[in-house]
Amino acid sequence: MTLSKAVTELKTPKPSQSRKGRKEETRHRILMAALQLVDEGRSPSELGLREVARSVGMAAPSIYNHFADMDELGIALVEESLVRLRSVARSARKQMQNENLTKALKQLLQQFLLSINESESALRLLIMQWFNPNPEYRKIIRRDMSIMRQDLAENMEQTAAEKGLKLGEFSLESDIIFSLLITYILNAMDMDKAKREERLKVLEQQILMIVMRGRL
Amino acid sequence: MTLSKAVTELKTPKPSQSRKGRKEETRHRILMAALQLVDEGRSPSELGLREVARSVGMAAPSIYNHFADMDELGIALVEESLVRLRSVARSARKQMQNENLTKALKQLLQQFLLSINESESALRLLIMQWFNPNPEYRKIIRRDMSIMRQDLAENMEQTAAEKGLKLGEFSLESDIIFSLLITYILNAMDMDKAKREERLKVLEQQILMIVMRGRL
DNA sequence: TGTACATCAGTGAACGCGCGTTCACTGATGTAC
DNA sequence: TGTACATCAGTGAACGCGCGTTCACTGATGTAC
Repeated sequence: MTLSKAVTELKTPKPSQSRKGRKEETRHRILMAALQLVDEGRSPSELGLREVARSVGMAAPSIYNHFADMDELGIALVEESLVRLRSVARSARKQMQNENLTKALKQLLQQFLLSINESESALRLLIMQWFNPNPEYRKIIRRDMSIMRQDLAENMEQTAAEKGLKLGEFSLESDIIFSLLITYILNAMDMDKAKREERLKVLEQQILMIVMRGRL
Repeated sequence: MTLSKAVTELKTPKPSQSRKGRKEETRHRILMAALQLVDEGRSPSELGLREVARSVGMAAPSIYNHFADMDELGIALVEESLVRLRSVARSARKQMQNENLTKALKQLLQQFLLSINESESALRLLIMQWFNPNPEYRKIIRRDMSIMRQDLAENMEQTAAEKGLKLGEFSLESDIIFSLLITYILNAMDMDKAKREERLKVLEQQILMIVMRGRL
C-alpha cells in the first residue's frame, strides 16, 4: 500500500468502489443535500447551484461533473423523489391482508400517514414541481402518478376478488379514492402531525363510504 | 379647457376619475399584465419586475408607485385571482335550479368547465402559489378554499332540502366532491379542451355515485 | 377665471448582488507495460 | 512490482447577466386664493 492510498482512505471513510462508485456516491450526496434544503423550507425553484454545493460541502463548479446543468439536477431530484414514493406505495400494498375490511383499511391508512411523514420533503418537491413550467418535469410526474393510480385500481380489484366481492367496474371508485389521497396529501403539507392524524379519520370515513357503496 | 388638458385626454382615452382613479386603473393594468404573462406560460415565481413593467408598457420603477415590493405584487395577484374565482363560484351556484338532479348536475358541470377555461390563468397562478414557501400566500389561498368548500356544503344541503331528500350529515359527501373538483382542476391544467370535456364525464359519474348513495 | 404652489405618477440612470456557467489547473486514481 | 502516462472528480477565479431596488428629477394634475 502506497502512502497516497493510505492518505486517501483516511480522507474518505467509505472507500466503496473506487472512482466510478465514488462518483455515484457523490452524485447521491448532492441529491440528498438538495432534498434536505427542500425539507428546510426552500422551494425547489429557489434551489441555487451554490446553495446546494455549499450544503453538500463542495465547490460550486464540481456539480457540473455530475449534472450538465441545473435543470438536469432538478429532473434528477424529481426522479429520486418518485423512486422513494413508489417504494413507499409498494410496501403499503403488502399491508392489505386478512382481517376484516374496515380494520385492514385503518391499518393501511396508518401506514400511509407514516409514509407521508417520512417522505415529506420528497412530497413537497413533487407537489411544487407538478406545475413547473418546464413540461419535462410535469411529464415525468404525471406518468408516475398515472402508474400509481393504476396500481391502486388493480390492488383494489384484487382485494375485492379475494374477499369474494363482485368484480369489475372498480375504476370509478378507485379513481375517487386516488383523488381523496392526493387532496389529503396536499392539505396535510400545512398541518402538524396531530392535525394530520385527526384528518386521517375523516379520510377513513370517506373511503369507507366509497368502498361500502356496493355492500349496503 | 387648457392645452395641457386636451393633450392629456388624447394620450389617455379613458379619463375616468382623474389621478386617484387613474392610479387605481394603472394598478389594475399591472395586475392584468402579470396575469397575462402567467397565461403565456411564465410561472408566477419567475415573474420579474421588469418583465411585468415591459408587458404593461411602463418603466420598471413605476411599479413601486403601486406596490411596495415584488411580494406585495405577488400577494395582490393571488387576491385578484381569488376574487375572480369566487365570482365564478357564485354564478355557478344559481345554475342549480329545478329539473331533475342528474340534469341539473350535468348543466352545473358544463358551467364549471366553462369557468375553468375562462379563468385558466388565475387557476394556474393559484395552484403554483398554493405551496409558495412564503406562508402569507398559502394562508390566503387556504382561507378562500375553505370558504368555497363550506359554500359547496351549504349549497348541497340546501338543494337536498328543496328536493325533499333527507337532511344533515352531508359534510362527508360534499368534502369528497370538493376533493374531486380540486383534482379535476389540477389534472385539467395539462389537457386541451377536448380532453377536459371527455374527463368531465368521468367526474360527472363520480359525483353521481356520491350523491346517489343515499337514494339507491 | 387666472396664478402660484403642492402633490405625486412616472422616468432614466445607477447601485450592489447573486445567479449559472466557463476555464485552466491540480492531484489522486486507474491503466499499460 | 515499479514506472510512465491517461483519466477525471474537484477547485478557485472570473465571466456576463438580469435581478430588485434607490434616487433625483420631470411634468401633468389638483388645490388654494
